[in-house]
Amino acid sequence: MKRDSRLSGILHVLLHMAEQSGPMTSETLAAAMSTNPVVIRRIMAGLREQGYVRAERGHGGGWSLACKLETTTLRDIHDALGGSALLALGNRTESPGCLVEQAVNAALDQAFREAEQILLGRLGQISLAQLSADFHRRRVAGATPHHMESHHAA
Amino acid sequence: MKRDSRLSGILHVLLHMAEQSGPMTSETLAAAMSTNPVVIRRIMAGLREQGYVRAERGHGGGWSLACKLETTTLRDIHDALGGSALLALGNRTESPGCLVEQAVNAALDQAFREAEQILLGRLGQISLAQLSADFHRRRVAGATPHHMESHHAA
DNA sequence: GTTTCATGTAACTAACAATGTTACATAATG
DNA sequence: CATTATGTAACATTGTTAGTTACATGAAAC
Repeated sequence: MKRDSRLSGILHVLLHMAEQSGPMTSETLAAAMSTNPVVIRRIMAGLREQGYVRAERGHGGGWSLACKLETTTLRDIHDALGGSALLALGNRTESPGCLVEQAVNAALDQAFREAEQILLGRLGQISLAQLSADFHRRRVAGATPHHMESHHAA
Repeated sequence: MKRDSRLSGILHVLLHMAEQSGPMTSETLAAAMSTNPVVIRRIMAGLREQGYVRAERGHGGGWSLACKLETTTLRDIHDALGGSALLALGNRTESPGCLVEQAVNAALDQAFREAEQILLGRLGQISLAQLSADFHRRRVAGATPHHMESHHAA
């Protein structure tokens, strides 16, 4: 089962945007995620609708952050992305007539729901500011200046 | 993201096997999971290798349980199925050079690992016997006799 | 005002993974 | 030895996701 890495990818570009004063184009961001600009726009659309980022057209346009890093959590971003399923496992049938399967579903559902709540809770406790702070710690520790271009393929 | 329902499906057939004295053929089990006999054999292969079920060929052959319901947990079954990924989310790159992405990965990895541990732990606490007991409770509550055939399409 | 540069979005294509199917070998039983 | 079952490889089908093309819209530069 292939894992959905949109959250990981978009957090990556959001933090790059946080390091930047002006707006960044879809093309630039796409390079950082080694993907296509249209894919960026597609994913960012959800964030724009929720007001986490702003898009400006034309010359000098592009994407910029429109939220406070301190109060925006990874869960917010996940939700803005569409809040897709967190678990790779699921029940075969949702409301089966078979009592055996009902028993199986009941047990699995409970376990699944619990794990989902834990994960959502965790994501809700991590702010973009924390990630940014962690990045700055790493940069200081490594003592290398940060240039986006130097870390991603052109 | 489509969810993997093999665990759900195979637990279903295992409990049906528990209700049966003799072996059950792949064809019969496939009917209960509304799938193909070969799919059953494919999935059951892992369980056979781990000794949870036994397969006998030829006349009167088929699948039968070879484990104690009390000591076999849902986690055992999950592992025997290949222990596939539990989460639908993942990181874009495993060991990125970009410090920003390292910070993102570190945070997500921790949250993911925690949720996975919770789920595995839960699955490890539920035995096949518990599911079976729950089924029997449901059967008594509903006061309807149980015939596998009557609950699944032919 | 027209050229350029950007996003917005629909439609299409490609790639991939999971499932289903066919075919045939192997083994056990009557 | 005919029948019935599993074992397994090979192939086909299906469905989802990501990638791409194409073009409309809007904003700034000139």
